[in-house]
Parts: sequence; C-alpha cells; structure tokens
Amino acid sequence: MSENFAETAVDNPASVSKDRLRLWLRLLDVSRAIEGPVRENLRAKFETTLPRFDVFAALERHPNGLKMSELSSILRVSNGNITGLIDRLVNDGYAERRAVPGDRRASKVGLTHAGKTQFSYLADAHEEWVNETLSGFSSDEVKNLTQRLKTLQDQLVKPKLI
Amino acid sequence: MSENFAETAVDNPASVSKDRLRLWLRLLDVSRAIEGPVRENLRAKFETTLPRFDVFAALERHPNGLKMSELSSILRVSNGNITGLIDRLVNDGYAERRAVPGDRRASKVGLTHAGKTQFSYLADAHEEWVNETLSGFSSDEVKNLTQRLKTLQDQLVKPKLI
DNA sequence: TATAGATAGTTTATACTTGAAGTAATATTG
DNA sequence: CAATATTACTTCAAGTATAAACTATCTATA
Repeated sequence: MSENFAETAVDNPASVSKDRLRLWLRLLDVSRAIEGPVRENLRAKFETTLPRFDVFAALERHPNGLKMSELSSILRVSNGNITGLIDRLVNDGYAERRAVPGDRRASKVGLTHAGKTQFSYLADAHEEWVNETLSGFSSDEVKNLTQRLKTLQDQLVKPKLI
Repeated sequence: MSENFAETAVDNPASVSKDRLRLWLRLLDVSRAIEGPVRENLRAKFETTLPRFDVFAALERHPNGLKMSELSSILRVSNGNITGLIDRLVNDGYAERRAVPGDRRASKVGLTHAGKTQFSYLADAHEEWVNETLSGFSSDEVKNLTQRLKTLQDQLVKPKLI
C-alpha cells in the first residue's frame, strides 16, 4: 500500500489541534462556571472580591511576606495591578508593606493581624462553597483530574509569537 | 472492633473537601497559565484582547446573531460588560446591532463582513497558539481530560449562600 | 568609582468587569 | 384594559487588568 492509512481522521495533526482547542475552551468554561458563584458568595457574604481573596490566600501561604513582584508572578497578574490591590488592602487595614533590609526599591507585603483573622473566615467559607460546588464529583475523580491538570501544566509550552 | 477504621484519612469528608479545593485552585492556575500567553499574542499580533476574541467567537458560532443577554450568558459576564464590549466592536466596524422584530427592547448582535474576515485570522492564529501550548500533551490525554472536565461541569452544583 | 544596565515598584491611559440603579418595552394579572 | 411585574438593555461608580513609561535603586564592569 502506498497510501499512509495509519494517519487516520481521529489522529491527524489538524484533528489533534482541534481537540487541544476544545480542551482549552472547556477548561476556560469550567473555570468560569465555578468562578461565578465564588465571586457572588464573596460579595454577598463578605463584601469582598476574588482578586482580594487571591491576595489574602497567597500572603497566608507565605508567612514571611511576599515582594510585589512575587505576588504578581504567583497570581499571574501585572505589577501595576498588584500595586492597586495592595493599596486598597493596606487602606482597609488587612495588609502592610514592610521594608526589605538591603534593598530600598523592594517591599515585602504581609497580612496584618486583622487580615489573618479576616482570611480565616474567608478561607473556611470558600472551601465550603467549592466543596459543595464539586460535591457531585467523587474523591477518586477529583484526585485523578487534579493529577492530570498538574501534568498538563508541567508540560505547557510557551508559544512563540507567530 | 468498635472504631470505624473504614473512614481512613484519605477519604474522610474533610480530606475530600481539601482535595476538591486543590482541584479548583489547580484548574484556575492552569487556565491562567494558558490564558496569559494567549492574551499576549492577541495584543502583540492583532492589537486586540481576549474579551473581544470571545465575543467574536461566540458570534461566529451563531450566524443568526445573539441577543445581548444571550451573549452575556454564553460568555458568563454581566450585561453591562457586554454593552461596552459591543459598543467598541460596533465602533470598530466589526459588529452590528440588528432590530428584533416584535421586541423593541432587544437587539441581535452579529459580525459584519469585516468582523468575519478579521475573526478568520484571529481564530487560525489562536488555534495555532493553543496547539503549540498544549503540544506536549498527547491526543489521548487531551481527549481524556476534556471528557473529565465535561463530566465535572455537568455535575457542578450551584452552592447556596452560606 | 563613574556609568551603563538591570531590577522593583509606581503611575498612567485605556479597557474590562461587576452589581446596582435606571429606562423602556413587554407580559401578566385582576 | 389598567395596574403591576418582568424582561432587555444601558448607565454608573468603583474596582480590576493590561502594557508602557517612569522613578528610584541596585549591580556589574571597566
């Protein structure tokens, strides 16, 4: 046989490309589907927002504080964005900027006592919402999917500008 | 034995709750990891944004047009947001509002010829970026993960306000 | 140690996003 | 058919987000 029948319709490059696209669209839509109610709850119950919650969570996980640039890389948002978020959290008494010895450009951001207290309530409620939202998904399914997503993330390739 | 050893540490409710939380955080982070470069490319190569791309894509998929409220529900963003996005796309000549016979409150939004042309370029490039970004992930893995995400999405429970 | 380059963060302009309030039109109900 | 409720959309204020330009500081190197 001269024709290459091994490359069937299900696996040719164009088809795989469409499948990858579908995966990405699905990923985005599932995320948004979960994100919506979380935002709603954060506002309705705590008068706060997801970006602020994300900052709280990142700072809670790093008790020694985080530099602005570390925050922006962890949360995957721009530096300027973090400046505004932290400004508002500092203003509300939940976060504080601390000097970094030996580098007067930088500052480390940490939660105040009020911030830690506030986050403990936020975090409990947040976990409860997520647990309820995903309650139809079994423990095994949850772990399986988490592992696959981790593998996916580890294998991501940053595309060059085409 | 009087104690219930069947409920082990790996499967007790609190542990499953943490696992579900981990899944959600992973989902969000993977999405953001892919989203970042896509945004960058849209800006660098086409001077446009992801929200605009999303509108293009939704309209392309619905050749008869979409009402503002349909757009906002498909894209999972607020009505006011859609108003602004469409205003700008109309202003740029890529979309148009059409009257809905029998309902003077509503309007249907569709792509102009220029909009369809523009989107054909955007869509090709977008698929290429995503394909490259996920190129380390095999066809089987992609399909498996997509299916699991679909199942997850179908089983999502909207949490009540706690 | 001058000075060029890199790094950390803020500021700016513009766009996106939300929820709430408002306007107009349609649907429902007594 | 008039009063009321609902629906579709826009407007508004505040916050979130980006990239680019800017300031201040630090590092490297000659």
